[in-house]
Amino acid sequence: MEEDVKESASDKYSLRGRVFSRLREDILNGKYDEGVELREIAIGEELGVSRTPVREAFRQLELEGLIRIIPNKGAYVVGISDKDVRDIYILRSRLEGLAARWAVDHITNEQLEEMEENVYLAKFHTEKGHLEQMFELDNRFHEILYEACGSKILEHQLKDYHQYVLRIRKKTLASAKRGPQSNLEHEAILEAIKNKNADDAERLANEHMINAYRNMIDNGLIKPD
Amino acid sequence: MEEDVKESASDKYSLRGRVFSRLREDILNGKYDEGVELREIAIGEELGVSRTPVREAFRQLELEGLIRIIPNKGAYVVGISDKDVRDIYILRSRLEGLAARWAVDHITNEQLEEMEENVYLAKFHTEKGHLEQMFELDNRFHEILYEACGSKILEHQLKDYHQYVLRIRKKTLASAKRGPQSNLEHEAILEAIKNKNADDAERLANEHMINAYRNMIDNGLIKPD
DNA sequence: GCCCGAGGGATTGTATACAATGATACAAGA
DNA sequence: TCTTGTATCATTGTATACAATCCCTCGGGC
Repeated sequence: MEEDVKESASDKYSLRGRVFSRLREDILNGKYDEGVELREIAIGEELGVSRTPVREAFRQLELEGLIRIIPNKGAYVVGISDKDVRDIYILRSRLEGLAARWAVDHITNEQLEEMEENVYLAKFHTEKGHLEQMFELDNRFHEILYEACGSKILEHQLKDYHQYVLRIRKKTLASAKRGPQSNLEHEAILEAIKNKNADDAERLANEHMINAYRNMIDNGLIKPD
Repeated sequence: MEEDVKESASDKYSLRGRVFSRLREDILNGKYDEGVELREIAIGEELGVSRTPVREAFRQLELEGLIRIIPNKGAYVVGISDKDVRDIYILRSRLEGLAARWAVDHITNEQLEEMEENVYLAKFHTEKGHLEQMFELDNRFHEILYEACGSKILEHQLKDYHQYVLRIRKKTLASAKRGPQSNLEHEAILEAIKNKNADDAERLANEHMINAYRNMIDNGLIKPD
């Protein structure tokens, strides 16, 4: 299930692209703990490449905020604090509704169909308790929404945040019984978009975010402020 | 006036850091038109460095969305469309208010003092018609606000957007008589923060963004939707 | 014992050499 | 004329060599 949630504009098949994707994945999945120093040579050897592509990947990771590079010293993994997660959920609750509102006017038939299929399938996998599939479908539902909003800027932004909280989100789905409720909320958002009801779509998407956030706190996945 | 508006975590004094800052500046200032191809060697020669730091700078610029790298082909300057600007201002109007709200609780005395000095100085330079200084002070005012909000995530986000619309913003200040009005709005935001009035701070910062946006449209700097 | 500075090793920063890829021009054939 | 294949060149992708910097240790001096 480790495919890229957010595809990069960079070449997926260049060495640098592979290093970049791989490192990001590893960091988000918690392979490297916060504060760990990443050495160019070590990473390069592990992936079978020289320092050059590793260095370029580092620069990108730094800009994504996943590592911090101290000049002439080293690259250190930046952790995601509870505060970061809280902040992101608050921002998402403000922006996700906007995306849903805009999607009402910009969603294509293909996207609508994929969303319907997504909701339908999610119900199935939730009943069966297939956690991985639930996680993937949930990811994809939000991605479709982002892609359907008709704004490259907003899409990019929300995908970024989405990616960023991947780690904690995985825990959420695994540990909680939120699956069924989340599915219902997705379905309601989908209905609002289908009915071209922008106000409902925005409100529901908004609430969906807030509920997800509350759920994380209730399950002790992050500490409340 | 060409100092960095947004300082990078990277070394300002490394060759790569210099190439990065310089290129970003040049792109935002319109030295390179949309679609122009940037060649590693040419840029390197122009700045007196080899391809290595140039390449690393390219990777960063791509992630900032300022250039687009097509693998094995080249790096091309990405333009900012009117739609991008519109989208950004809408997002900013949603987020800038949040930053002001949070700043009420998190701003430090130093930041408050710098803001007061900023507002005071801005009045002076506006009366004198010093466009460059007005521009810098306006930039800085918003930066202080972002830094004062107490959220690295939101700060990073807003600085990104801020940076992104630099080009058009420079035109705005130069062409319009919005200076005095903008100063008044800054002052009102500052007052609200000083008085710990979060609701006012949010509303005023919000309106400030919307006014700036309207002003751009009224002056024909971007086309309305 | 404590401070300070020199030295050496490890790591990053930069330049350059080489490989791979893509663009272009031009010629042969239909 | 148009298409297509090929050779060549420009440019990017990667590896490696060298320079600069940092960190840590180990003595010397007090």
